[in-house]
Amino acid sequence: MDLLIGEFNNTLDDKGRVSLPSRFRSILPGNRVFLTQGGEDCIWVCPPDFWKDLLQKVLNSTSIFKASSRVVRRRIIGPAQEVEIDKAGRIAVPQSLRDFAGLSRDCIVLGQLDYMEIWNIDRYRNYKGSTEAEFRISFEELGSTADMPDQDPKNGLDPKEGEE
Amino acid sequence: MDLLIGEFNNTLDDKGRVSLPSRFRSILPGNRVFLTQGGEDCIWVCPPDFWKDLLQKVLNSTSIFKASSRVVRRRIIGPAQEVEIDKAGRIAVPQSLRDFAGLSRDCIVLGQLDYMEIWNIDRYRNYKGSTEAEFRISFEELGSTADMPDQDPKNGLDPKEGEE
DNA sequence: AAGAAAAGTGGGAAACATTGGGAAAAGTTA
DNA sequence: TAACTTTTCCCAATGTTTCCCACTTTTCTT
Repeated sequence: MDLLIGEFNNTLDDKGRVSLPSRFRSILPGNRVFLTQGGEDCIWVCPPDFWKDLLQKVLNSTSIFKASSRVVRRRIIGPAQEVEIDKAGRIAVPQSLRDFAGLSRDCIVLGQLDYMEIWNIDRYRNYKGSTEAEFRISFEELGSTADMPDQDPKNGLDPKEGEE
Repeated sequence: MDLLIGEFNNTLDDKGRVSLPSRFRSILPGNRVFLTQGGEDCIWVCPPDFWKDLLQKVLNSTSIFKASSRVVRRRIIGPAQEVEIDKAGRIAVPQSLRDFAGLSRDCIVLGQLDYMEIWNIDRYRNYKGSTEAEFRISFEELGSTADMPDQDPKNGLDPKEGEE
């Protein structure tokens, strides 16, 4: 299952570089990713295909004639940069994006299935802390809008065999 | 019936490894599980199929364009990790999840039918203690919503075997 | 009850990941 | 053009994880 998951505590060095977790690297196609300002205070690190989709979605639903559209485009598309992953598995985060996300040294690299996020560790903790209550409510709601695997005992559990 | 049940008092060693109870291992398909931040302060240990269902459920009802969706994804999907069960039946719990659950040495591994939980033993006791009242109320309420096969003597009762 | 098997735990050594930093290359400024 | 800063490339040191084997305790069998 090739998905970007996991929370990694990496560091931005003096030259503005951050390691992408090696598990992520082994999943990424090629050695280029797109960075942009993400939701909240983080940087989104997008594999090319994901970036294309994101771009497409934004373009399809915005127009240069609308002020609100320009807001979105200037926030997501404008600040984006394509960067290369070096041989040690790091990317150099451009200054403008470092500023946006408040990156200094300790960072969190977070897998989000098909893209990644980079956070200043303090902002990340803050965010997690201040959204925990909201999470609990939303998670409860998930349980009522569809059937959880929870209540079906034979779900997925069979005696052994399934080696891979 | 092959269900994950039981409360086991295992230890996290210096390298961050915990034994999964052998009864659990014999039920799990394959030798990989997914770990993530669970409800409250524990780690959820999910067999692959259970994980897929959970993921599906979250993905189907969230979108990266919505802030509230990102809260849920960052709490459930982001921190998740796929780990392998080693030849001694242990899993290595990644640092980020150890931190989240406050795992140090004494842990509780808890069967939850189709998934497991790992708790810091003190937090577990605390949780059990502080939720006992709530349990009593909620359990009473079951009486009005769920029909028990109350009067059927041969239902599920075999005298033998206790946990540790 | 004794022996055998299974389960849980500990630890050494190799493999791997992350980080730091030197030196070359490229770009900027005066 | 020379001096300087920034970026890129590469190698090395450190720290962490993985793999494997062994010890101890518990459970099961005879």
